[in-house]
Amino acid sequence: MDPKLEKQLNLEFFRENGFTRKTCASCGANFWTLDPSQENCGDQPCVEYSFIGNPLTKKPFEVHGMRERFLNFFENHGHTRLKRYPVVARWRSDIYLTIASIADFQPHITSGDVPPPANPLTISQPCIRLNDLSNVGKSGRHLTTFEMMAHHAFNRPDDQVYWAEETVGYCNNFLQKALSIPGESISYKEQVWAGGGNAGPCLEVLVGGLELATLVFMNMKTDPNGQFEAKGDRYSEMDLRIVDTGYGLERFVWASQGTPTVYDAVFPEMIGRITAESGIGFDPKEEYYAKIIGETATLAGLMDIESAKDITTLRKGVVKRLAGKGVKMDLDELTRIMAPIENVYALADHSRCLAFMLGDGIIPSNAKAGYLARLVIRRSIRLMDQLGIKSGLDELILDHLHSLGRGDFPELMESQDRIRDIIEIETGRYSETLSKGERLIERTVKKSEEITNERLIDFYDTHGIPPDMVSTVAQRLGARVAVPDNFESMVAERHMGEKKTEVAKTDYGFDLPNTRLLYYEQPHSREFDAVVLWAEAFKEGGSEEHNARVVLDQTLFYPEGGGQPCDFGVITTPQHSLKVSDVQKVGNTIIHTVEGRIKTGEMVHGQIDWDRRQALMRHHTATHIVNGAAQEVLGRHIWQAGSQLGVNSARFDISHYKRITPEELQEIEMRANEIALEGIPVEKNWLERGDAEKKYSFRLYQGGVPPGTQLRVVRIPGVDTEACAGMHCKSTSDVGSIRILRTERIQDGVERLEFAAGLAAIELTQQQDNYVRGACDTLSVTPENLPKSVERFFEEWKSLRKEIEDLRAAEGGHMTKNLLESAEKVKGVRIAAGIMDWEMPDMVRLAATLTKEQPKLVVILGSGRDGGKIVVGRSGDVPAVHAGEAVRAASRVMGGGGGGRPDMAQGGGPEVEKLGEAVATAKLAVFSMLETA
RNA sequence: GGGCCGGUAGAUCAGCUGGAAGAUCGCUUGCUUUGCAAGCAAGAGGCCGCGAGUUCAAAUCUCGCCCGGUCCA
Repeated sequence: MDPKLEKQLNLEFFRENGFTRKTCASCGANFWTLDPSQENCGDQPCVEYSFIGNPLTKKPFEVHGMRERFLNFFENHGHTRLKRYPVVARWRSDIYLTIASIADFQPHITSGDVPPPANPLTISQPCIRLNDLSNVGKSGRHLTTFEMMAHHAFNRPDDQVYWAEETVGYCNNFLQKALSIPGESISYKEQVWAGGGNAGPCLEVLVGGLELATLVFMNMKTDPNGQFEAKGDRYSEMDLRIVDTGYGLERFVWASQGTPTVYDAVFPEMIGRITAESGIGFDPKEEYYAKIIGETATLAGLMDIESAKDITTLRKGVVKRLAGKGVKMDLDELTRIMAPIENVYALADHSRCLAFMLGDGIIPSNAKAGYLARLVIRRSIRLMDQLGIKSGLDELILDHLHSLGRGDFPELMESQDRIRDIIEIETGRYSETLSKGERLIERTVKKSEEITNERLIDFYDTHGIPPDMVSTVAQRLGARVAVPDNFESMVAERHMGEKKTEVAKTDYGFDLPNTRLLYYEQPHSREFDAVVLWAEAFKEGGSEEHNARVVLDQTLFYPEGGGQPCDFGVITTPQHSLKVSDVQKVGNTIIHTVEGRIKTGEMVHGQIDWDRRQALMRHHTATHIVNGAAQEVLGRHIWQAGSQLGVNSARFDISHYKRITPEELQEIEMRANEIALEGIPVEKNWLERGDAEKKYSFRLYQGGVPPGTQLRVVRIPGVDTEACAGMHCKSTSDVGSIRILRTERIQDGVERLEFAAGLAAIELTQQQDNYVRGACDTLSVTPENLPKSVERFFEEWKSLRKEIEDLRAAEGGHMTKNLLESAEKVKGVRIAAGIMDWEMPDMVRLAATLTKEQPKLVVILGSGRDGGKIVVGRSGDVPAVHAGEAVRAASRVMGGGGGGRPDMAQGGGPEVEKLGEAVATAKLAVFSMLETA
């Protein structure tokens, strides 16, 4: 550890309160303790848990009580309590799930661009981490969902709140005074924390062998030339110093109860329910079982469990430990007890995770956050199958939802019906996948009998079939399958070669003066005067057509952003009129790209392409209207998942767990047009971010989270409210009509609506009219009869096609006679040749029928349809003749080629006029083959 | 966002080194049987997802699109 960082952890607080700094005899880390005789740092794996069966606090706490104790403590010490953020990190583009309390404030608050909602603040933030998914249930301490309790302070150079001394003071008081944990059992271990481009020294708070909290003093940012070194990277100091703490609520509860695992402490009712329904035949709360589970958790605490091999090592260790404590048990018996109970724990955890995920509005999908939800759903269903639980997964989730919603998170309750719906759909989909998988395994086993590792990975990676299922099904069919221990890493390896694309950033390389944004002040003005503050210098010899970037003191030109393309138009200098071809926003500066020469200091006149702007505004306002209409029709789980405006149409992606039916689509379209007709004024206001969030919740952030302390809120009362920087109409009626073109499924759980508004909608309708009229003209029917007529024509076409086939067969019958009569005989073989006007398949059919029925026969048929065609077939008893060879020779005559099997071949060529010659050539070829045989 | 797989009869799938569109179940009709289950026989049912390209010839090869599945971040 960098000595400069170590120094920052050498706190007055420790010295004044009798702490000694020691070095761990086991791992060498430095730590602070009140117990001078302590040798080890107090962390895993240097010491083992001491609290199981021996609670840290006198009084056991439940989740609610512990959370309140914490938040109250910090409220009483000057912190403002914040409501939790959703577990879906909608305000982040780099992560899908909220993985820590600090994630709530990244990136804009931690970067200093936006002031914190309160300072200092305290929060208990539900977090979801799926990185240790396979450990959940087995380790006794891993959870997919946990609450990170925290107190944060954001220190600016001009506004210092508190730093390390106070932080440790608060923490220590909370532990010793609020929870009455004896001081001697608390250790503070010195560490370095780094992540997401920031770093800082930190203290791990260890009690009873368990890491209960981490106190991070985030004061550095990545900098290749920085003077600090942390975890192999260089960092330098930042202006903003952030106290980032994290207290594991569930761990506190666990330690206060001293139960065998964290699960027993956090959701005992759910464990009770699952145990009862699963019929595993014993109660894990009984002393005998509790002891075994506790020993397992204790030992698991000392190691990382990553593969099936680790589990075996763990079990063997537990057998030994139990023996040491007088409990005799072999490996098999231990596995028989632990395997099902681990599944119970995992299921109890996963269903709680889903209560948060689905309650906060994640829609299962094959991509992004939705995929993570599906992953957990499928794991849960598999666990339920293994445990033999009959009730639906939704019931377990709703159980959690009710107990969470009753007390601490009432907002979760709204989603009950949707969760039932989603789980039903997902369960059906999964069983569909599995039964498809089963058939696939059966087919594979039938074919090859051996299931290689390669196949096994393929089954999982391509078809989603878990390896244990492959082996079950395969064994039933008598094939042997070995699932390798490192299966999961083998799957991971397959994905190694995939690379990510990175977006390049443009570097303007100069200090940008701010631009006054006239388009907000006068959203309906089309012309303006301005001064050129900066214009890109011309290169020597640059032509007049050279594109130059220009910054004005003020502008009406709207830059590209938030899915809205930029304005076009003209900037007129005293000398020239220059087309504006691109407008971008960088910081608070608008950069125009003009086609031509412009000078700094010039007075210019700007004029925007109003038709374009108006079309874009209509589509933008229409997007908000359609969003509102979709939420009304489909439900409140609808979130914008992206949008792109255009002049002629716009597209708008929404989260939804089912395909949108044509009826729903028409309802949305109708509702959107009603809203337009109502002529609701579109309000645009700048609000303090915190106020806006309080007033309109995270629903504001439909299109991502904009930076800045002030938010521009675009509100259509009763319809939709969003943080949006774009240009909008004055009233919904200015949008004109809205036509939804179509829906498209971008990915599972995301539907794309494509629509047109204003004149574009009319143009679109007219274009569709043209399509219909064209079709109607061809068929000479009226539009209302079009569907019926098309169907009739199609049916007729099909039956005619059949009729022709039948006729050909009949015609072939008549032709047979002539063909056979005119046949020439060579060495006892009849050679029948003829020219007709048939399609290739019909000729093939005739040739096949004849040669099958008649012995000693060669049939040569020619046709002039679509170029010259030729078919040669022969009976099975004329092996000397190779039909393919004959056809090849004949079709070469017509400038083409051909081939086929020895008994049946076809070919042709473009030169139809040589058809007769070709047939003659085929005949000759057959003759010579018979002669030489 | 990326990788992989698939779309053929009502269902499940074969055919895919280019060369006659198939199997099983289901359906219809007939026979057998006291009835059912079943058995036997005959038959109906296919723009081989859509569009382009290569070719004498495409379900099959190439490209684009649409639809579905699945894994990963």
